[in-house]
Amino acid sequence: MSSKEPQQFELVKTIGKTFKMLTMTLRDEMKAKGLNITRQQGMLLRRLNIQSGIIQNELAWITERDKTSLARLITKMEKNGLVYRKVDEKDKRAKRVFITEKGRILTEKINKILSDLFLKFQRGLKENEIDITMNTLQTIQNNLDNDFEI
Amino acid sequence: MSSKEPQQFELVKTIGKTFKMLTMTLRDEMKAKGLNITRQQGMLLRRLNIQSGIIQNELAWITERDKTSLARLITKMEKNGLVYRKVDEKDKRAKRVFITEKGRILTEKINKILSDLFLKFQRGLKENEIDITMNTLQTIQNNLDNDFEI
DNA sequence: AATTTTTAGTTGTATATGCAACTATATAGT
DNA sequence: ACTATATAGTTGCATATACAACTAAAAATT
Repeated sequence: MSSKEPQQFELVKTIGKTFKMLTMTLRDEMKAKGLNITRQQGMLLRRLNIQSGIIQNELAWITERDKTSLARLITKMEKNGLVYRKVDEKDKRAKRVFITEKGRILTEKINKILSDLFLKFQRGLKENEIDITMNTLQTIQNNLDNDFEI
Repeated sequence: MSSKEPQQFELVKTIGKTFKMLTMTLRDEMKAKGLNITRQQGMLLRRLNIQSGIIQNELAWITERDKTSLARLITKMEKNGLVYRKVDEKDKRAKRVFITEKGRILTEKINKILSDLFLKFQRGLKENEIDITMNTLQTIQNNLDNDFEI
């Protein structure tokens, strides 16, 4: 009964499915190219390539993860020689995370894969359409944010 | 160095962030309303409310999950009295999953939350913008699908 | 009909994630 | 200066997820 859904449900579903397909494709591409790293670790590495030395908690905030989740990712990456931790001089509670040379090399491979992927993925899209889409998604984000501020 | 990203990266990031915000909001809303269920179980329950009696493997395919992942979700929901399994008469390998009365009642509460949420979340969006966004996301999905068919 | 292959589901192992509780250090308030 | 509070990070526990290997049943092949 009632297999008809209100129309606004569709947009949410589509966003979710698109995201899922993006992440699956990326995972498969990285595996196919022999990159022995997960998507999440890869994206984190990309961030550290730009902001090496960032404080762990800040990194969690920026990447919108729980600090425990981030800590465990970092631990795995550290064991893999992609990053290393260093206690902050001024604040001995805090740890800074640095990317290693191995990490930088891997990042470049990831970036290559992403570039190729993103070229394909926007085939047939007009700039105008992308702008409107970005804008729509931004509006949704703002709307969701406002819910919390009430 | 090079903190500048190609523009097409932005769209992907925005899709990802929007999705993340959607799921976080939904999780918080369900918790706030006292629904003792995860987002994933909730969405699965909604599907089962429409297609009660579906074969497990089919359900995994539709919801785009690995069959092991789905099986474990179902097991938890079964323990919680939201669904039950029944071996198919004709094909004794297969199991059909049915929603319980308790499951149906919970589904209605979830649907109420979703309706309220989706009304807020599309504030200020014109129908036209939503259409273009849906279309853009659909194109991206098609582009990603084609990658595999090569 | 007997064998092989495919399919549905489960179990083992691994990753990513978040909440609660904890430790240690830093900051604020008195 | 001492105490209370806040913050950075870790550990324990739980969920969701996927791949590989397995069992059992069905379908296909010979």
